[in-house]
Formats: sequence, structure tokens, C-alpha cells
Amino acid sequence: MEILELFGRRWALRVLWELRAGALPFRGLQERCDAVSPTVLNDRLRELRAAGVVELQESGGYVLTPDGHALGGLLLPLSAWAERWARRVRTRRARSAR
Amino acid sequence: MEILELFGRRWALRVLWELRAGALPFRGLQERCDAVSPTVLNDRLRELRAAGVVELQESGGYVLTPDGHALGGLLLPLSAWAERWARRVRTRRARSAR
DNA sequence: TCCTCGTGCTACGGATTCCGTAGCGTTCGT
DNA sequence: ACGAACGCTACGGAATCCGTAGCACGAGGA
Repeated sequence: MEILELFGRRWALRVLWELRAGALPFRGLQERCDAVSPTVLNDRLRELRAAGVVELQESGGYVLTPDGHALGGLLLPLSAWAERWARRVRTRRARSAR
Repeated sequence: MEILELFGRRWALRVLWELRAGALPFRGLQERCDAVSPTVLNDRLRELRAAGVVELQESGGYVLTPDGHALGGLLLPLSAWAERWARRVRTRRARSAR
């Protein structure tokens, strides 16, 4: 799981997540990622391109490669888990508040 | 996917990955994580405990909560992907080396 | 009693990463 | 010629991470 080296960096997973739905230009991607600074976004994009999960199309805009798409699909169950988790965290916080 | 805020931190996913197999004490966990500094490890553990995916048992040693275990299971397909990915990266590097 | 060992964890200074703002170079449409 | 959108870079300050050293506590043995 050396890949965790890459994913354990800020915005890496988020970029994959945002690109699932389709291509996005640099600034569009930046907006989706809570206005992350272009410096870091470009760092992550270079790393993800080097890893072969993201590519820059000639017509402009970033897209997932087939590999990247397969990976993006694996994030879906994680998303489902995250929803249940968020609900539990809310109720837990509500419980501890009273 | 606010959870990506937590996972997009160094060693967070790695800690989950290492705890899948069972409980580990602080220093044992540290060794498994490439001798990560105790400062950061403790930071991650506090965050993961606050998120309710990891807990410290009274008898000592860190362990995944039921939530955390469910999450850890989702990392398995990701691990399978990572293996295929690592193989591809190797062949790609071998190709570009000649 | 004193020592040792293992437990979780903290202090501190330096290295690395991240961020916010500003702006460059190019292309494309009008 | 000009505006807009494209990808991206420069730079200084803030936040994060790291490596080393060591503290506090409890269990066990001599």
C-alpha cells in the first residue's frame, strides 16, 4: 500500500472525487476543492498524472484515466460509509451536548 | 465527503490499514508506519479517536471500533487496485527506461 | 526496595508542506 | 485589438510534519 503515500496528501483524494463526474478545467477543479491554492493543486495534479490516474486532455481540462476511473469507483462505498458516519457523529455530538 | 479532510492527512489511512489485523500498542503502530514520529502519530490517533473509528483499550493498545472495522474493509478493494497499479507503474517505468 | 521493562505520550527545534495573493504566457472568439 | 478562459508560476508567511530526547505510570523480578 505504497499508494497511501500519495493519497495521504492533502486534496489528492478530493481531486479524484471531484473528477469522477467528468472533466474539469484547472480553475473549475480549484473551485470544487474549496478554493485550494493553485500551487498545491498543481502539485497534486502532477503527482496524480505521474501515477497515471489523471491526465490533461489536449482540448483542455483534467480527466480520470481508465485506471483513475476504476479507483474512483472504489470511493463510492467509502462515500456511503462517510454518510452513515457523519450521521453518527452528529447524533453523538448532540448526545454529549445535553 | 468531509471525511476526506481527515484522511487527507499523513498516516491517517495508514494507521487504519495497520490496525485492520488487530490491536497494536503505540510503539508497535509506530514501527509499522515506517517509524513515524510519535508527535504526528499521536495527533492522528487523537483525531481518529474523536472520529470514532479507533479507540484505546483499557488493557492497552489501539484497536478499530466497529465503525473503523467497516471502514477498514473498504480499503481491501483499494488494496487490490493498488497492486495492479504498482505492477503497471513498474512496467511503464521499464518501458520508458529503454 | 530498587531496578527494569513496557505502556502512552509530550517538548522542542528544524525541515517540509501548504496556503493566499498576484500575475505570466498562450489561445480562442469577437 | 481585445477580453476571456486556459494552465500554471512566484513568493512570503502560516501550518504541518519530523527526529530526538525524555517524562509519568504501572507491572514484574531480584
